[in-house]
Amino acid sequence: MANKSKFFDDVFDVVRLIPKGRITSYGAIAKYLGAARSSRLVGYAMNAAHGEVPSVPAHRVVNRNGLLTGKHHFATESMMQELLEKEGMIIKEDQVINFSTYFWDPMKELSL
DNA sequence: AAGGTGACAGTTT
DNA sequence: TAAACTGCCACCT
Repeated sequence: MANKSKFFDDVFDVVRLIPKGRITSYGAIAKYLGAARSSRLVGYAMNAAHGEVPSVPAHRVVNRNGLLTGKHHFATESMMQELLEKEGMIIKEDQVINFSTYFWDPMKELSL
């Protein structure tokens, strides 16, 4: 429908730009959008990412601690972890190992 | 129209 | 050091 929701649409766009095998944080996306203080809105946007097309790789978005906070929102809790492992990273206790290594900063990559 | 919500983040105790 | 609280701002009912 004609729901603009610039914020959501913008968030989806950035998330879809995340390269495979990389992950980013809600705050990084929010900051890239100029709403560093709206990190929660990014997570909220992901809430509407379900069923969106093209598919939104929400599994590539984790919190600042590299913790799979939103795994519970997927079809299955283990889906997010499996998807990330499929991308070549390792998850332990719902936390991404070497999170800093896989971290993808839109501000740096897209603004480069 | 107003209030409440939330997949975060930063600061303080 | 770790744990807990507040602030935040757009979306939803």
